[in-house]
Amino acid sequence: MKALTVDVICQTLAARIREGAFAASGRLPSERDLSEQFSTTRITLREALGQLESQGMIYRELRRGWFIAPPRLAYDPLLRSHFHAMAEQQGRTAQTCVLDARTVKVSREVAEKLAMREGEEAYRVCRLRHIDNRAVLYVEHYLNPAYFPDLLSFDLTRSLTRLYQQQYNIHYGRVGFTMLPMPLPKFAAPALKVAAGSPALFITRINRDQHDRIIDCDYEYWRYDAMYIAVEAGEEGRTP
Amino acid sequence: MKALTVDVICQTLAARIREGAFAASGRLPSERDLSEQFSTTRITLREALGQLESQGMIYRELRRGWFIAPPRLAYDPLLRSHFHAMAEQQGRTAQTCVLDARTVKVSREVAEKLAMREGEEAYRVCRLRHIDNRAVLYVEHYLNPAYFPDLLSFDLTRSLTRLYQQQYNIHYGRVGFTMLPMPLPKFAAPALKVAAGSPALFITRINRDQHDRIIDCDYEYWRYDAMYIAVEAGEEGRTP
DNA sequence: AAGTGGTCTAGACCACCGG
DNA sequence: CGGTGGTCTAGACCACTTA
Repeated sequence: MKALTVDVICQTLAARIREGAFAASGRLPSERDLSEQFSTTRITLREALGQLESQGMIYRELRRGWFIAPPRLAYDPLLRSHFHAMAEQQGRTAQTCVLDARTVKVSREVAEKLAMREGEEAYRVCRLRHIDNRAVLYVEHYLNPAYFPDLLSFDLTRSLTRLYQQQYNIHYGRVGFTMLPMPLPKFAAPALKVAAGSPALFITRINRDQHDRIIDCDYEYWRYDAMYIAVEAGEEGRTP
Repeated sequence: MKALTVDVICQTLAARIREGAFAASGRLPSERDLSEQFSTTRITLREALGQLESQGMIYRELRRGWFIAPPRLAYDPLLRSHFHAMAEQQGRTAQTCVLDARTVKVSREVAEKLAMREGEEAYRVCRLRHIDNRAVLYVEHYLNPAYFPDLLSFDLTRSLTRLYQQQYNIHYGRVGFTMLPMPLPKFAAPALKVAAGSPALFITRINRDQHDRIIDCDYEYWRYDAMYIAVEAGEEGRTP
C-alpha cells in the first residue's frame, strides 16, 4: 500500500495551508511551480488541487489561479433575515450588486411556483452577493407584481425583506425550499468567476406573506464551498 | 471557438443516455471502449465522464464501472417519516442493512449534540440504506440510552421512528439539521462503493421528543446525486 | 487470467489575464 | 507580452473485480 502521489501532495499542501503558508496573498503558487516542487506532472498536481477544492480548502477563479478558501457561512433558508445581517452576525462582510432588474414574462416553471399563469408579467431582480469580497451567490428573484407596485423604482441593493416591510407592509410567513447539488449553469458562472459546470448548490425558495399569499420565489446559485445549511425548525412535530 | 472534445463527448453521451441507449444493462461501456469510439485519450474521456457524473446523469462504483443514475429522491430532513415510506411514496423501493449496533463512549462532539458528557455511554447504530438496490446513504445514529433502555434487543432494520413510538412511547418533536457538501470520509466510502474523497452530502440532525428533550442525533452521508432536499416549513414566520 | 478503473508520466498547444 | 490555467495526446503500470 504505497502512498499515492496525489494524497501526499494533498496532505502536504493542506498542512502548509493550515500553518498559514499562503495566507499573506491568499493565493497559491502556479500549477507549474507546484508540480515542480512535488516532482510530478501538472495533471497529477491538478488532481490533488481538485481534491483540496472539493474539501473546500482552496478554490479557483477561472484562469486566474488558486486561492485559500475562507470559512463557510452558515445559512438558514427558513430565516428571512437580511443577507448583510446574517453575514455580520458571523463576523463577515457582505456586499450586494444588482446585475439586472426588470419586468419579464414568466416561464411555466416560475409561473407554477408563484401561482401565476405562464406569460404573465413579473419583476425579476438578478443580484450578485459577496462575502468578504468573494462572489459566492448569484440569485434571481421573481416577485408577483400584484403585491409590489413600482418595485423597480426603489434601491434594490438593499435588503428586499426590509423593502417589503417598509414600503409594502408585507412580512414573510411560510417558506418552502429545495436544495440540490448541481453543476453551475452557464448564465451564473461568469458572475461567480467560476467555470460553467463546476459543482454548485442550487436552492429555490417560495415565500409567502403574513396572509399566506405567495409573494415571491428565488433561484439561488451558491458556490458549494461558500456555505453550509443550518436549519433550526420550530414547533411542528409533524410525523405522518 | 472550437467545440471542446470533452463537451462533444458529454453531449453525445447525454443524448444517447436520454434515448435509453444503455438502459438495458444500466451500465456504460468501458472507458477504453468509449475513448476509442470518440478517438481520444482515456484522460479526456474520463474528464467527460466526470462532468456527466457531476450532473448526476451517471455514477460510478469503485473499480466496477459507470452506471446510469436513477432519479433523485426528494428528502425533507424536517419530516421524520420512515425511510421506507418516503421511498415508496415516490415509487421507489428502499432497503436497510444494519452494519453495526453497540454501546459506545461518545466523543465530545456527539456529547455536545446530545447534551451529554464526553465519555458517557450511548447507543450507536450504523446503517446502510439503499434505494432501488443502490447504496445511497450511510448513517450513524446516536441515541441517549436514558430514553431507550434495551434498545439493542430490537430489530433495528425497521424504522427507528416506529420503534420509538411502539416500544418507548416517544414521538419526534423539534428538529434541527445542518447540511454541507463535503468529500466522503474513508469510513463511509466502502459501504457506498465509492472512492473516499468523492463529493457527498453530509447531514446532521438533532431530534427532540414531544417533551423537547434531545433524544438522538445522526450523521448522514449521502451520495450527492441520490437526492435533493425539499423542505416545507410550517407556521413560523420568524423574521428577526 | 482477462479486463476494469485508478493512477501517473512527459510532453504539447491554446485562450485568456495581467503588467 | 509572458505567464497563467484549460485542454489534450499517447502511452504506461497497478490494484482490483469478474468470470
